[in-house]
Amino acid sequence: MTKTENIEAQEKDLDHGESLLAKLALEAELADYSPVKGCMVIRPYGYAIWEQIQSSLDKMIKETGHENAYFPLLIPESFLKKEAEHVEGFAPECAVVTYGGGKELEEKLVIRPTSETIINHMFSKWIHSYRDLPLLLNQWANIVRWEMKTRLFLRTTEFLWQEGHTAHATFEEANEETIKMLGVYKTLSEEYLAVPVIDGIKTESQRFAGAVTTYCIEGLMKDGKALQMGTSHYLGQNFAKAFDTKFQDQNSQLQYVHQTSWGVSTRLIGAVIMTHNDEKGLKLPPKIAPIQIVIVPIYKEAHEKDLVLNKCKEILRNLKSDFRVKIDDREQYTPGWKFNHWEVKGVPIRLNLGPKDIANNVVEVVRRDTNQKIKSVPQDGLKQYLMNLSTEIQETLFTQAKEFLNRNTFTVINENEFSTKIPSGGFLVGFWCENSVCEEILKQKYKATIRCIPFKVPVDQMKEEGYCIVCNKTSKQNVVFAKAY
RNA sequence: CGGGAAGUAGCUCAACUUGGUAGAGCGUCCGUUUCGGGUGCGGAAGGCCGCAGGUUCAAAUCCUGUCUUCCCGACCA
Repeated sequence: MTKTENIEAQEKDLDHGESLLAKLALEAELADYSPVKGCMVIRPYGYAIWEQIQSSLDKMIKETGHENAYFPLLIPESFLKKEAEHVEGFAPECAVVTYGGGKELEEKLVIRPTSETIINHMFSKWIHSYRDLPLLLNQWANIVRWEMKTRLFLRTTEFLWQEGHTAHATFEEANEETIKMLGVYKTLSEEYLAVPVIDGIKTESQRFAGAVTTYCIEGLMKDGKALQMGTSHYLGQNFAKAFDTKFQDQNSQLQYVHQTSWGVSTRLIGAVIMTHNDEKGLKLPPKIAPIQIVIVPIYKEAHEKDLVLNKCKEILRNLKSDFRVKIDDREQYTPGWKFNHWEVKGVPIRLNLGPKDIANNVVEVVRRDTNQKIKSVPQDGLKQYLMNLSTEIQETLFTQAKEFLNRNTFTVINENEFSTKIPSGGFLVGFWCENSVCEEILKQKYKATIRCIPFKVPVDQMKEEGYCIVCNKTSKQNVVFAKAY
């Protein structure tokens, strides 16, 4: 076994995946534990990553015609109960406020696990005519879902997310919206986070409580486990019927609206951590890195200090308009220490600048994605050089992750093959008879689930028809199985 | 929520078995030396031993409860 394979084998060890995540997140100062179980503090560097993701996504959400709004944290308990499947799905994970103002409340208030109910309540007030449609809203919010088992960023009791909620006149329009927003998520994940995903449809058992169809994007983490990174739901008229959200169409007929909801959360940060890292620490994609370039000044003598720092500042001024760039001019740390520090934090590009470089009118450039050190990059044209490099790093991180995903996506033709492959992780693609019993068997026996019915089967040369890997019935349905977070 | 482990200085841990007022390394601070991959040396500061009870003349140490974290299982973005 070569060294690389060995590392990958270790990384794929499912037992180590979790502690690796915590180690990376804590060491890079992204987050810290709170005194309350399952809650975490997002530290400034971690929050800055979230802000980058937020601003990119917020822009895309607005470009697709949505407006931001804010709905309250507390929801009357009765609202949750209006949609049968919804209450059944969420009741176990709801936190409920029973006291306020020093006395027991007449009606308990649920801390939102998601906002479909309160939003429908308002929609039913706001929507009267087809002229009010489509109604396209989004909110950035925190939500609470009580969790048994928690993991930094991947599963916490409280987390930050964005939830889009839309109402449309027709199924076609709503369904189109659902797929469009899933596409936005895919773009965000692949082009910004550099995390490749498989997009598809959830099976009935994995569907959002209250939805007609749930679409999702699924990523594959370095430890071989799948991660649901975003979902987009076609809600049909389920909530509209529960909340009486109706409109008059062009023919003066009263109709229930067709709705969608879609969300991604701070879990995306977990996905980045678990996709881009090495033994040194994080590797942040340039597009979401809070600091894209760090400049480390190197000097010995006092007279060199001014020379070097002035040159660093000059370079900073030059780069500032196009990069999030910082000079680490702290005196108490040596350059070597700083190199390690910024590698742990995943800064994509580092510039080392000392007297020798200044004499030769060059800088030393170190890229985090490959750890490659490029000596003697001319200072003339540096900005353009770094813009190209930044693009290249973004692409390389994606390519590395994509190759990992491809390398760990296998076809399986029967349960025996499934059972030998599933322990080492990865996506397994095989036929499924569409019976939830077979799905449940795999879950019980192997703790693996159907991640999705992919839009596009992620392996080449897959047959059109085969046999369900569990019951052996003829099937035309290829699905993606995996152990998941 | 069941099974296992852990919680002592900012961090990693020792001391606990056999109760007697707490120790190392790293980090921090001061000085000096260094600075192109976690500098070297000298000095100093820093702890209600997770929290709450109990046993005892005396508790980090024994007992009970509780909270948090980690690992393994049942539910979930």
